[in-house]
Amino acid sequence: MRALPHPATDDIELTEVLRALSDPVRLEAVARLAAAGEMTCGDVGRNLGVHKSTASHHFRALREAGVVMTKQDGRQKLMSLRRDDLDARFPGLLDSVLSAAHATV
Amino acid sequence: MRALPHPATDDIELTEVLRALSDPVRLEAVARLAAAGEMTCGDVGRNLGVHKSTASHHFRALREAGVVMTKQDGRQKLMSLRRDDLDARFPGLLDSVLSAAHATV
DNA sequence: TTTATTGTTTGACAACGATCCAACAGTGCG
DNA sequence: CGCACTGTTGGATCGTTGTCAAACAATAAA
Repeated sequence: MRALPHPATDDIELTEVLRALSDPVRLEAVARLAAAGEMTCGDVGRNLGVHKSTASHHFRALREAGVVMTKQDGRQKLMSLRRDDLDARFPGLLDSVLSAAHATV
Repeated sequence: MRALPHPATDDIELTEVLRALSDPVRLEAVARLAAAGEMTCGDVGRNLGVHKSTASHHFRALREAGVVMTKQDGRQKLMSLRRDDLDARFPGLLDSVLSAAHATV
C-alpha cells in the first residue's frame, strides 16, 4: 500500500491539467471517470482499446497532473477524479471541459 | 491579403484547443489577448521573451486550433481571440481557463 | 525603386510523447 | 508455497514539439 505521489491541490498547474486533458484517450478516460465514479486501470485499457501499459502511462500522466486520485484496492487500483480539488483550484474548469467533451461526442 | 486558414466554428476540436492552451507561452499570450483585445505577433515575441519565429509558430498553433483570428493590418498582423466562436462551441470553457490563468499568476 | 519593418518558412537540434511488447512486481486465492 | 491477476517499468520505435537562427516574402514609407 505504497503512497502514490499526488500533487497537493495548491501545486496543481493549469498548463499541466490542460495538457493532461488534451490527449483524446485521456479525455475520454476522464469523461468516463466522471460518469462512472471509479474505474480500474484495466477497465480503461479495455474500453479504450489501448494496451494496458499505455493505459497505465496515461493514468500516471493524469495523476501527476493532479486530475485523478489512485486508491489501492486489493490487487487492483481504483482511479477517481479529483473533482473537489480541481474545483477548488480552478473553479468551473472541469465542468466546462466535461460538458464540452459531451458536446463533441 | 491572403486568406489565412481558420477552422470553422463547428470544426474546432476540444482536444486541440486544450493542447493549444497547455503551453505556458501560448496560455500567457491568450491571457494577454483577452485583456488587450488585439496584439501583433511582435508584441507577443517581445513581451514573452521568445524569438519572433517562435511567436509566429505559437500563433499558428493557436490559429489552427481555432483559438485566435488573424487579421492583416498593413504590414503587421493583428491577433484576436475567437471568444464568440469558442463560447458557442464550448460554453464557459474559455472563461474558466482565463480565470484559472489569472488565479495562478 | 530602394529601404525598413513585420512575419513566415526552413533547417537543425534536443526533448518529449504515445504506443506496443516483454519482463517484472505486488497481491490475493487455492 | 505456487498460481493467477493487475498494474508498472524498461526498451524500442516513431512521430511531434519548442526553440533559435538565418533566409525569405510581403508591405509600407522615403
